[in-house]
Amino acid sequence: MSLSRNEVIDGALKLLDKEGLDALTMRRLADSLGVQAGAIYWHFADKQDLIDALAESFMGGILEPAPKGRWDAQLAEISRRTVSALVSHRDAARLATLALRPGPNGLALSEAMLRIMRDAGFGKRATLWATSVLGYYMLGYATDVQATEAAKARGLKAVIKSLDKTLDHKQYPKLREITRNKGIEALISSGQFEARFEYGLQVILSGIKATQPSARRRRVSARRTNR
Amino acid sequence: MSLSRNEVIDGALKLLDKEGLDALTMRRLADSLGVQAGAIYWHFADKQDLIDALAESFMGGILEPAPKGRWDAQLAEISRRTVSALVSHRDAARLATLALRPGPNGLALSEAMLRIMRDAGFGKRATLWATSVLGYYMLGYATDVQATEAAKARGLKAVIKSLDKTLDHKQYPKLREITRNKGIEALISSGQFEARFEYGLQVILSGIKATQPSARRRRVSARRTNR
DNA sequence: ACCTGAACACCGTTCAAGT
DNA sequence: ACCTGAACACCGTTCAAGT
Repeated sequence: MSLSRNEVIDGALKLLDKEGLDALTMRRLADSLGVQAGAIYWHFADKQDLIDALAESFMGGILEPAPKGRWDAQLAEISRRTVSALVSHRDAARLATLALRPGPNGLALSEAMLRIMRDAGFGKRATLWATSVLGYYMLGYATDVQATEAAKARGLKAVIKSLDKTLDHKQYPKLREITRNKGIEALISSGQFEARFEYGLQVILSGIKATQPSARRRRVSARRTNR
Repeated sequence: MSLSRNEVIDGALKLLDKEGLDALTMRRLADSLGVQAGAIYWHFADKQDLIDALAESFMGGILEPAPKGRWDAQLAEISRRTVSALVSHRDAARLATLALRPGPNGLALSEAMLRIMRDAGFGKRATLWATSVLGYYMLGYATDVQATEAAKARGLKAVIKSLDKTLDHKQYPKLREITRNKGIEALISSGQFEARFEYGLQVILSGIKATQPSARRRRVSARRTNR
């Protein structure tokens, strides 16, 4: 029975979760599927193609069920879903960073966020730029979370030790102050991932509001003015 | 005359600017320095060590001259300098993403941003989380800019063509609307990098203000309460 | 249509041995 | 102290040849 594109993706996801992104090589993936490395090239143009497909798979189902409420509540909901989709697969955020060509799921996600803001009366530039800021935040946050997880897996001690030594030099009082209670770990992870993510989300969403205070008033004329 | 650590870094920066991150291999770097690959391992523990050193070199001098003004003006200035330091070397943002251990310059940068917010009366949590949001934005933005530059260098046509074909399916009206005037290029780059960066900066800074409205009032008691 | 076998042109890293 | 030479254990990719 022959391999399908989806079986390769499934195998890649399993390998990713078990061994991490660095272990996701064409050869090891082929091994885990019981084929030769060259076989994968029948289903994927190259490794980039596979990475794009994996990133695309992370974005599946994020828009269902359709988010409800005001524009900011909808964007918040989509952001939460996206981040939790990313952090549910090992190294997924780093992998998403490597993706180049968006697929239907990724495009639908962009489309949805743009639509939400346009429908709320925001201009084209503000809409594009604001959704970008949100996108940077999601990726940055998820990458941060998973970098911490990876550091933990590899033994956080070594990282802590070398960093602690540097910080002992008393040149960084605020860094020390903030990491004082729980130790350096607070600097790296700071725990409370949910509260932290919500904080940034509120910062950005309320910032978008503050920067475009007339958005709601322009809702009606949005179609006509179109700027 | 023997090689120094700084000469290796200089050579790596030159190679990076000329050929890009993918060409920055230990072997090609050694070649460009007129030595064998193994020689680099006398000066750097491994490639990660070199990458950390390069990222660290990008962060040099960013705090000079010391930024003036209110806390938000100071953070804005530091952010601008950081991003312009990143985009001034080819693929620097992507490389910074690969860095694991911060050096003195990177730590000083964090320290400075923390200090600015603490001195303005923000709590420890808000300070740490808000500077993180700014950090994600700087990196995300710089990465975006340089991804566009890389796409241009490799010939934007192919990317545009395949993307345009996908978008023609009429499932993405808002994506099309926003990219309609200047074509798909607007989606990828959207030009006006400075205005775009300033927009996001204002979103985040005004969001920080809105999320912590009592910050200024708490300035005096900041030392005592310390939360 | 789908995969194997084997090769090609690379990698990062190590380490005895040289100077 | 600093580097060479050469090896080791990998990579991604290609492609004739098989079935």
